[in-house]
Amino acid sequence: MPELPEVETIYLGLQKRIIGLEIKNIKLLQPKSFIGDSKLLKGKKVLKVWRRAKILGIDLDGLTLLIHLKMSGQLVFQGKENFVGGHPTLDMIGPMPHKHTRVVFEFNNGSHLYFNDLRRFGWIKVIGNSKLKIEKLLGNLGPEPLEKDFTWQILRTNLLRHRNMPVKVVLLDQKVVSGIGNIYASEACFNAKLDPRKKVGNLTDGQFKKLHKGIIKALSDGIRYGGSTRAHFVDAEGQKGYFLDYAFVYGRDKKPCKKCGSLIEKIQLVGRGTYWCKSCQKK
DNA sequence: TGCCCCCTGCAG
DNA sequence: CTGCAGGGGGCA
Repeated sequence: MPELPEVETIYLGLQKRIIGLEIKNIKLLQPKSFIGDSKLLKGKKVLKVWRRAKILGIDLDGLTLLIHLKMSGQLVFQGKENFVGGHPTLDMIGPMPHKHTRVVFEFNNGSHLYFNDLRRFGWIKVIGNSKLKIEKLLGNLGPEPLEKDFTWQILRTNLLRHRNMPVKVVLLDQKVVSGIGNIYASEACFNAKLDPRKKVGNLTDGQFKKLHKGIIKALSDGIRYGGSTRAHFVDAEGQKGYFLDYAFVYGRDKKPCKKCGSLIEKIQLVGRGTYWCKSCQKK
């Protein structure tokens, strides 16, 4: 599910909640979702939370957890704060653990972090926290699109490794630029007024520049509105995100374009739904 | 580079 | 029932 804005939203929420807490116990309700020795985590304190691309990192003393939520993963924190008058405020997802809860972290102050994942594509990995090892695991990822060093020229160079493919398809390649998924790829093309089917090799420099801006706008808006909830996404507090209310094309099949009024179309590109406005977006 | 696979659930 | 859903790894 989550793309960069959703993972960023969870990261921001977790950071407020779990820094300094000590892991008292960990329960694996679905052993396949957890890679490594979970016993190593007992008694460890949470030092830092971070995000790289669509991956969340949690640094403990001497260890790091890497978490990928894939299509349907959720990481929800539940502490006293989520209860008002004895009732949980997590009505979006109901009481936990539940049917789709795969891993439960219990902290020393009685709070819990739940990893729910309906489709079971997601995972949590324990690794040693040597910088080298982490860099090796994350080393293939392309640039972070919201960092200053992500320039339109870098975007151009990386995209041009796939000159014969449709631009929207290449935006999904995590080695080209990291963190973009199916929602924000369509949105970025709309922002850039670019036909998602256009072959990368045929883009002009002007279009690479617009696409660079369009990517940053789509992802920043995603974060601003707390991410996109299509079906499963919730933040670390169990609340949904509202970006899709502000999206220009994603999920707006047959609805009027917010800029020009013509109907948004849905097509398939390499098997994935792609939304675009035929009159705003040109070759 | 393209296809299949990992899973479950829901809409048509 | 079929096809589709915020992802991506492994294989030819």
